[in-house]
Amino acid sequence: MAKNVKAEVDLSTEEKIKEAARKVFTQKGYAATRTRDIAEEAGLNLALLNYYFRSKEKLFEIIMVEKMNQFFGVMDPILNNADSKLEDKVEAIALNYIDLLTKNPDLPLFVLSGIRNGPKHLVQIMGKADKLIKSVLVKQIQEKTPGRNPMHFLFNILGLCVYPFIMNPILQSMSAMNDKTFAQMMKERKTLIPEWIKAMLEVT
Amino acid sequence: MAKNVKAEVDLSTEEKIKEAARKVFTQKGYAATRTRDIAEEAGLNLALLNYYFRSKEKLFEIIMVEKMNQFFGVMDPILNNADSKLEDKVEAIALNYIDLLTKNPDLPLFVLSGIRNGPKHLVQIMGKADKLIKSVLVKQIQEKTPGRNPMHFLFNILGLCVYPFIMNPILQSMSAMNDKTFAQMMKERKTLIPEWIKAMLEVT
DNA sequence: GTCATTTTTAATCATTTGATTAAAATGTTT
DNA sequence: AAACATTTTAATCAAATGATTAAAAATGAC
Repeated sequence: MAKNVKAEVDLSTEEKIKEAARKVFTQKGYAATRTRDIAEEAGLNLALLNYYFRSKEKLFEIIMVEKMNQFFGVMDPILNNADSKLEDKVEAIALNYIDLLTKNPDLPLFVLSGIRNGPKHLVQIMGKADKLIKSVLVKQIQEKTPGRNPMHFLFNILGLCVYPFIMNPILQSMSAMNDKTFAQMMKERKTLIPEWIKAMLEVT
Repeated sequence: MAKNVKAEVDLSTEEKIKEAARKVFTQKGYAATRTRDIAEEAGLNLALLNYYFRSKEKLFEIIMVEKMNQFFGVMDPILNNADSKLEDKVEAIALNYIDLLTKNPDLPLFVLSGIRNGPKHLVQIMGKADKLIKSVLVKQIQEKTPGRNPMHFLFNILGLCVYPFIMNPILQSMSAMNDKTFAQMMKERKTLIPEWIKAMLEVT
């Protein structure tokens, strides 16, 4: 029973590992991460990884599911709000996404490339698709742009919010951008993107 | 001299390796790729990789530079055309990018995540930044949206073109999209994106 | 305090992986 | 064909890496 008690009072060791795994995995990806990196980052013995989690793969899957929910979960509370208008939803999405990514710049690349590298994990996320497709948001998009695949809109809002964060590291390495101006631009985009999207929705 | 003669008449072995490396590296990334994968894909002996290229790292750098030029080079012929209007440039960029990415769906993720994983390679690309910043295109953007960082525009056009390709694999695995409709959407986007960008440029 | 359970450590395995080497095969030059 | 250079192969190395094990230490129960 010591385990349970420990888990309540001090969730350290297990959580330390997860914390370290989050950091290293998101920074370097699955394949480039060595279990020793995680152990060192956590300041713990290597064998503890296999004691608490069965393998590198299992540990990765836990982190990946966490991160996918973080990444795709941004829209969840907004999707089915029947009271808010489309424009308000756009504003909320842009705000939430930019805030999230400002705090977790590595998130998009980790999640989006996690598919091709790391092992499968998909199952848990499958539900998300239906939830999205049948949402109030999608209905509102279809009212606004009938005859157009509403996924266009999804690509647009996510592209405008997320892509800069994916691009940023490269621009920095090319000295075409610095942290300060990037942060400033992202702040501006919180209000610009809703205006842009609004304008795009008026297009034929 | 046999090398030169061979290189002229039949650039097979060396080129076979590069071809295989292109395929495997872009599919799996640097860390997840084993030199044996490349050798097998090329149908060649493992030692030949180290004979023709010094190391996995060197080989990777060659492919990465190639791919970065491919990815960022799309805009090169358009950037400094003083005769074409901004709108025409946007149309050309959208067209070129979507065509390129349709043929090379793995390109964005490889290039954009190549920074964090693979070794450094940057130097060769540094010039690109200046070239872009001092381009006719950027001047035209600044005329159209004075007082706004022209990089916003860059993020927008690239985000709208590239992001769907980054997102696609995940959507497919969530059964939220299939190849056919994706291809159709990308075709639509060739004309939609220029219209959207035009509308966005009119925003305050 | 003693016992049983849980947690941690140090040492070690077995495999994988990038790289090398020496020799064989192939091609070129004279 | 003889001598030389290039290319290819098979075998092997050394280091890295994920995982395991057995013992020690810590913790909680009684």
